[in-house]
Amino acid sequence: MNVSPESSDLLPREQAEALLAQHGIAATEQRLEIARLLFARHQHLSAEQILAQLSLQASRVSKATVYNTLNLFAETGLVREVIIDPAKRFYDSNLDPHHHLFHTDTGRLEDVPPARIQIADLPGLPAGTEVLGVDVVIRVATRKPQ
Amino acid sequence: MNVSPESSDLLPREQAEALLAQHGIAATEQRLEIARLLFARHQHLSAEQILAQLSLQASRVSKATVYNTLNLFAETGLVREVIIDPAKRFYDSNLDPHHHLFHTDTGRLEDVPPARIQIADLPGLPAGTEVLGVDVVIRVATRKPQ
DNA sequence: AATACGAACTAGACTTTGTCTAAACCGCTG
DNA sequence: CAGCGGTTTAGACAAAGTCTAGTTCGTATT
Ligand SMILES: [Mn+2]
Ligand SMILES: [Mn+2]
Ligand SMILES: [Zn+2]
Ligand SMILES: [Zn+2]
Repeated sequence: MNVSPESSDLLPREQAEALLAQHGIAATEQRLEIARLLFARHQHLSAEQILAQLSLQASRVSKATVYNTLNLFAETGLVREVIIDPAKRFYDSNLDPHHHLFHTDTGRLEDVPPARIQIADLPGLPAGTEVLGVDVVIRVATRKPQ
Repeated sequence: MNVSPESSDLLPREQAEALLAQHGIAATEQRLEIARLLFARHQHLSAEQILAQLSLQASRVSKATVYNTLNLFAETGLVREVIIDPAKRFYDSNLDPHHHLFHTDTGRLEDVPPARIQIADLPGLPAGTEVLGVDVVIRVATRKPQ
């Protein structure tokens, strides 16, 4: 289940409350727990990783609530859903515009500053459609020894 | 299961054989069936769509073989695997470099000519890594009536 | 303080995509 | 014709995510 052994600092509760408020999300104990964990730093976590981390702490949050909450966060733009790994969705706590570097052999996901990549001009979009986002993913692998 | 009611023309068998040969893949009846279907035109199909289409024709190809074959095609670069829809992988028969426009509400996936999007410069990559690909995805939705 | 009510949470069943295993099959070659 | 890789197959399995129906929670009203 691969719980990273990172520092377990959480975002202060007041800051988590502010984040939810800014996005019009009612604060609940479980939503705050998830926000405090996810926004502790810039990172990309899957639902299962969050579930596992919460279990490590004493925070009992059910699987259904973790999924519901992440969907809610994503809908309101509080987190960015990153579709890169075909097996699972990542939730990105970095809200600044940026792109991604994906190491296919390790599963590691890295942020790439947007300045280095220029989208020249988007194609003319069909009328009545709105752009939700432009995602750039650079897939890399460790070079095969030949 | 959503089998599109498109014309059921298949790629001529000889051309499918040539494609496999070019990529060092041994030709079998099942692999040819899949290639003839997928490369009939530029399109993006999921494994399940291919399985369903094959069933419509009299071609009995097992689920395991469809998945095995698509993985084989993807590894050898005969098809391009497109990770966009978190629920399933698409296999792209358009081998020319290009980007994608994804309609999140319909699931429709459209090609975008690469000329319109410029990648200015890639970040300095860690030594010993090779770029497998750079994918640009524009996610759009039908504008909500407000 | 007791009650009512909508929102949120939960356990667990369920669905879907994709992988794996073990047996059967197929085309060759010796 | 026996043997041998490589391929195909059915069906079991795994994992992510969704759904349902019942419970709990927070708050407002009496
Ligand atoms: Mn989700
Ligand atoms: Mn090629
Ligand atoms: Zn990111
Ligand atoms: Zn395409």
